[in-house]
Amino acid sequence: MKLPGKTVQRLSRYRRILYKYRYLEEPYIFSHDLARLLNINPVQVRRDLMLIGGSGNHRKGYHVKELMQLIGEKIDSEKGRKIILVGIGKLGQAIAEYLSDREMFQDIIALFDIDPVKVGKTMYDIPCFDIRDLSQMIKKKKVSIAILTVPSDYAVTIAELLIDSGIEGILNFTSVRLNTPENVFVQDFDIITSLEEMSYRLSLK
Amino acid sequence: MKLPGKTVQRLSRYRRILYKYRYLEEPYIFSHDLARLLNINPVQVRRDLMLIGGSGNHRKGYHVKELMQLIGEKIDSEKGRKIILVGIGKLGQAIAEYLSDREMFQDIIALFDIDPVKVGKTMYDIPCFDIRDLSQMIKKKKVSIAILTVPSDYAVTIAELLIDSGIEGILNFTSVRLNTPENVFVQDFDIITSLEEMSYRLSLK
DNA sequence: TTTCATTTGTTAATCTTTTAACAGCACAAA
DNA sequence: TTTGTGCTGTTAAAAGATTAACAAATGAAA
Repeated sequence: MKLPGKTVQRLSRYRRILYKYRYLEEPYIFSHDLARLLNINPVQVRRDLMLIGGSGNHRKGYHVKELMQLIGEKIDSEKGRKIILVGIGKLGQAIAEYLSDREMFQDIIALFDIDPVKVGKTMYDIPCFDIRDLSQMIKKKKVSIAILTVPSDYAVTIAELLIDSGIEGILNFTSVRLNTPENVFVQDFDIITSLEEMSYRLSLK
Repeated sequence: MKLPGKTVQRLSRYRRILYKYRYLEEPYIFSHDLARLLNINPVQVRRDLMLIGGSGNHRKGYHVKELMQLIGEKIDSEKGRKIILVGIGKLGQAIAEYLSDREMFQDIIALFDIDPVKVGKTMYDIPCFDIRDLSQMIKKKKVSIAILTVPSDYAVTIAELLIDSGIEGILNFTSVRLNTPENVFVQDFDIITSLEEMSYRLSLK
């Protein structure tokens, strides 16, 4: 049963909130608490939870741990997907640090760069390899997701390399739009567009 | 006339493509070219352009410069909005560099940090100030958008400071969800959720 | 000229997402 | 016990976004 994309996004966020609450004395949480913490509508929370077959107590709310468990069953893949990060400039480092820091749901297994100073080192507890080993690693370790943080000039070339090597999804932090086959998912992080959209929305007020 | 949010996002992206094409010999472009470059449907392009009253030639397509001009009229605010970047760690630096590099549509006027080594310097052509001057600057210069890249522990405090000082929109790169009043827009860049959503989509295949 | 292939512009249909509405349950307090 | 409050679970309605369908226009080629 396929969940709506927006619902999956929110489930991911619910889980992170629940995670913080997991050792609180009161093991229950109300839909309106989750809603308030995410600035959304409580009905939406209940609807999302209904879609994954969650159920709460009419007087106490939802059981925190039960709910975390259930969300995991619905949105996690059985054997966690492997992730690599390509391009360890400032942005890549920031992301590597952020992702290695937290108790994670997903696993970064390698960093890639061309800089010989970085290659061979371990940064933020993740080993860094030469980009020439990229293709082999993807195939051998069955890596499914790549986070792309190389300079714009390299974006297309590296993306093609990733795709040819069998990557299934790319989180694209470059300013270049990638042309990918249908079976490769791309998610763009586009700061310019975000700024322009926000600017537009502000001018409507 | 209010444009759909998704349309505004795409208009922003059309414009950046048109910008690259602006000096080409052939000053026209087809809807299916724009579509291909963005991995979307040509009908969608034409529909978006229809919404802003754009018109093309049935045989040659849309005039590149005319279209850029038109998009600007529809989505830019008259006097470009002022932007600041708060928190100049690795992520903040990466964004500052990225935004100062390109010929911009939006203007970053200042960086803010607490590190005395950074304060007073000019980084990527943008002056860096002490975070204690944040509130005053927002009020005095009528800053409308802040890009928030401080460490998670400071996110809530700094966000409150921004809001109290009258900021209208926040691009939130921290892992913390901000609770903001209705009239302050927040746009989250949530890498964990993006990874989890992508993982889910891949498992559907 | 006339025909033809191609593209725009627009309306309608479909699909997705959000919000409203409300019945029914659970516990607390009277 | 009974009443009342405040929550859940679900269906229905509304809003938002994408895609399909097709008439009308253009200019190139026959």
